[in-house]
Amino acid sequence: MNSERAIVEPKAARKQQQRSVVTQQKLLDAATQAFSENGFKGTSTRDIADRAGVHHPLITYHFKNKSQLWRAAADRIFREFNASLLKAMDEVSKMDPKARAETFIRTYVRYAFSQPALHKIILQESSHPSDRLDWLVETHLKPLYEMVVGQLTKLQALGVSPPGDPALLYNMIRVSAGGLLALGLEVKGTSGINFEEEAKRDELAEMIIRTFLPGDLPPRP
Amino acid sequence: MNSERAIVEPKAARKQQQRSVVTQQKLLDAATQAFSENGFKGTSTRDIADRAGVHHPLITYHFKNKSQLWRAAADRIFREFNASLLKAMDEVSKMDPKARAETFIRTYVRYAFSQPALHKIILQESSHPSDRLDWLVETHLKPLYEMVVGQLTKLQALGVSPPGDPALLYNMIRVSAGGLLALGLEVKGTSGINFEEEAKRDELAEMIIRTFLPGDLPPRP
DNA sequence: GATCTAAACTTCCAAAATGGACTAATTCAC
DNA sequence: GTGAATTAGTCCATTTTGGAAGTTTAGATC
Repeated sequence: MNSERAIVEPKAARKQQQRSVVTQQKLLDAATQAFSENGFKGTSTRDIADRAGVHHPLITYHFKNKSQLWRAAADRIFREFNASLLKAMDEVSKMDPKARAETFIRTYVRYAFSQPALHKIILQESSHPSDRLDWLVETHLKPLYEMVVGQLTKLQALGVSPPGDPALLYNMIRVSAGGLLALGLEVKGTSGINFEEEAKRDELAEMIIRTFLPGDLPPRP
Repeated sequence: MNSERAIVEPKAARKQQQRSVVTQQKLLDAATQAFSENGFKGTSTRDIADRAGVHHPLITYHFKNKSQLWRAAADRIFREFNASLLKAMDEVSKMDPKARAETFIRTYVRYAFSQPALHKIILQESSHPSDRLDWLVETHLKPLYEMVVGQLTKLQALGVSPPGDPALLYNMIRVSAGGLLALGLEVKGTSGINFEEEAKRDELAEMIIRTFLPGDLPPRP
């Protein structure tokens, strides 16, 4: 067995074809959409293939099975999200802590709206224990939390944010931003708020800032 | 036809049997649980019947079909929720607006924890348009919103709550309470917060109060 | 309390959907 | 051109679905 592998391996691996990349992207887009709407169990691979406009056995070919497709789709959207946040935070690294926090919140709101599937997937997967949730937490959610909670603690010490467990505060901010946008349909129906309007989203971001960062920075000594 | 009916109708309708009530309750409990975990599409009637420990054709017998069972389950849990809130608000009707709002928030948090399925169902159904979401909004969510938003506007006028669109504020409070508790699994994994501990839930309620009702009431003239 | 009958339940079935395997055809990189 | 990469087309074992048809249970009536 090993000797066979040794002979086969050195053969130059042929480069991935362009059309395969396109197919994979179409499948990832469709999967992200479908999983965010109906959850993992509620989504069939045929539905995903139909949305993507490809034959369903291609899912097996490109992603092995439904679970791996879910992971690939989630990984892509969460990677992009965390990268966007990191980039935005990097651009304001020289500013004071409160201004940085404001940028974080505005960026968070903006991305949460542009990729509603991301928070919908969190909501879907949090509904019961699963390997997917464990993976999501360890791979993407916890790192972001770790990155932010220290800053938040600092803001509390400066009297900008209300006192109390910073982890609670972080989660309240997070759901007020991403959660509300993910619930957009219900919020629209219940209270008439339409997050399709950019002004409403800006209003949300500013209200989050006003509510969770109400204090002013103390004067420099 | 009518004459036949006229003869048949007066025949005394036999009373519903006790065992049927039990079966229906078991099915409603199981359905609430299952739908909250896997959503409407992701839940099979057989899964519900298994959880309830009854044969699955009984779902057809008692509730006609999956949709009606969903509606019956949702209706029950949302009715109880709104009734609990109304009762709590009635008991403090003599108190001042801020104290009433605090009671509302504490009650909201307490119930949201005791019935996690309720908010999970909201999250599940908000993920895409459906008749179920429309019904939920019109029947249960909008009435509650209408009841509360006026009080909230008053609190803003009194300087207790931060200014801005009261509808936004209402939704932020709502997701900070019910949403966070529904996301309990994820919150626990990401930030270590355990809402199974009563102290943590109390802390959440108090932090919501501190954050969204930060001002004091103006002195009586 | 025996009997009758509607209510409640059980057993079964056929159509459809599901995740996935397997082979043949085609397209494209080399 | 050639052969690996990719796609198309079929197939299968399970699960899910709604419902038909028959059986048991318990309330009503006498």
